[in-house]
Amino acid sequence: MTLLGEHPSTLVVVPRTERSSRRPDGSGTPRSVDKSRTRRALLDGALDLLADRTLDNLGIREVTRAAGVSPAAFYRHFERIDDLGLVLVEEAFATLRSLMRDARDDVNEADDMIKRSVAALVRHVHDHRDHYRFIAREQYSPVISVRLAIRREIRLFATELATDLARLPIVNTWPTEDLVMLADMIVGLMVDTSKRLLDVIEEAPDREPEVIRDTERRLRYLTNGAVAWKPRPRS
Amino acid sequence: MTLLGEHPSTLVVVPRTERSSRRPDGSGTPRSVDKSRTRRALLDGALDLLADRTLDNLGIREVTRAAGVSPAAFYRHFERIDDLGLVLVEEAFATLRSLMRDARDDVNEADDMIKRSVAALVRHVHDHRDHYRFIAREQYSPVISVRLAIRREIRLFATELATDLARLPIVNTWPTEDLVMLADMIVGLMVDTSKRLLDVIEEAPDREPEVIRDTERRLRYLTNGAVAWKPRPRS
DNA sequence: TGTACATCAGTGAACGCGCGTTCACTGATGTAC
DNA sequence: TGTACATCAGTGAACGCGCGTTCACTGATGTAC
Repeated sequence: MTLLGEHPSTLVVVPRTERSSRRPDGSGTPRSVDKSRTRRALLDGALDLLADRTLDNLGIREVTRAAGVSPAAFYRHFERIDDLGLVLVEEAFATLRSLMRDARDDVNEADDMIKRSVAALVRHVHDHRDHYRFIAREQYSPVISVRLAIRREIRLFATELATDLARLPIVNTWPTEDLVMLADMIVGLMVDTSKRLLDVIEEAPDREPEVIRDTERRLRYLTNGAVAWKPRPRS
Repeated sequence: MTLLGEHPSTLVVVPRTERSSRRPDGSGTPRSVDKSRTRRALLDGALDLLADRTLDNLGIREVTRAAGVSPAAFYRHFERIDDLGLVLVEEAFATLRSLMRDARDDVNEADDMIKRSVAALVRHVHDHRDHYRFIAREQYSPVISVRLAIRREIRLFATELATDLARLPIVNTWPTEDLVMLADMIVGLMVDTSKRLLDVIEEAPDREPEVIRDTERRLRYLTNGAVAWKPRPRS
């Protein structure tokens, strides 16, 4: 993982001459397919490298090497490394959105909802570690465009959650401002949890259940808190 | 700030010949003083560079340049850049601890406590922006020693807060586990707030009061939540 | 269907540059007598 | 107090290296007729 030159060969792009082998109907692989395949290899190689590196510190030559392609090829796909980073942000949040859809299409009763939501998050973090780590690490990236993109996506995410919350008892009488506050806190907890999960997965897998239980309790604390909360009067 | 070679001249170490000017009593500057002065210049220069750079990506030559010293001089003080990073973590948390002391030596009544705590945090973030940004950015640093040090300090911080909370009404009957949970959530809110403050200070200073009000409300939500919470029975 | 030309993804060599690290050195401070 | 030697923080030159970027190129795919 961290040592030199041991990237999975699946990432390596087939040399051009092989790639252009004839298809059954006698025609070659369409140029656009070749191109997007290389693009994928660059993105995958970069995400892989970002497991123990910062976007700030990611080299074009490294990425092309991981993708099995010449350094100059990079410029056929991206102008700068930042642009590649932005695409990774998009892809990572597409993943996250699918988490939300999964969690939403299920539930009714409160406690069950908590357990199921946390379980869904845990599953997603496991399945998309690279994406979650990338987001966690770059949330305060010195690469401005990437930092802003992540922040915007998280804010959007909280807004969506707020509209979901608006359907639940008790909080459905709250003004928007209070709903957004609660949603923000829940999203904050989720972000925090995904970071703790990443740590635990890599360093002490046996403590994962502990993190899960703790997250459920915190989420319950937050939702219970709604009972004691006096929302601002609607303005 | 971000362009080349415009670091404040205060950071530049006086050349050796000047530095060793005789003291009133005729003796020279003690060697240890010279040494620790250079060390400071290296640390300050590094922290300054880290405003728009990652520790992962911080060059020894850059740091010595910012400190006004030759590249080789670095090795008289640190073995690797990571070691310098660890010292910065220590110093940043010394700052944070002083925040906590300030906030603690004040208070009694609940709502007042909330406002005063938040105000203390806001003041500290203003006064020590570099430290807070460094901590925020390196919390998920690929530099393992630094990441672990930050995490350890935050955990310690939460533990201290938990013992403080144990003196307040309602929660003083809770078992440790629940106290720690609440403390963790409060610390999480504080960390999150300091990040938001940094963003706001640099990008939209006029929105700072908004962040402050919002933080106070969240903190109130968390403390109010204690009323509705049924702690686990003591085991 | 076949031919001639245009397009363009990927190549590989070349460049100048700043990096980390090493080394023998210098000269002020520290110390032993 | 004075002298001779040891220490050691900082120097500056040197090294080999990998970087980002450019360029003319190649050869398969795409297109016009």
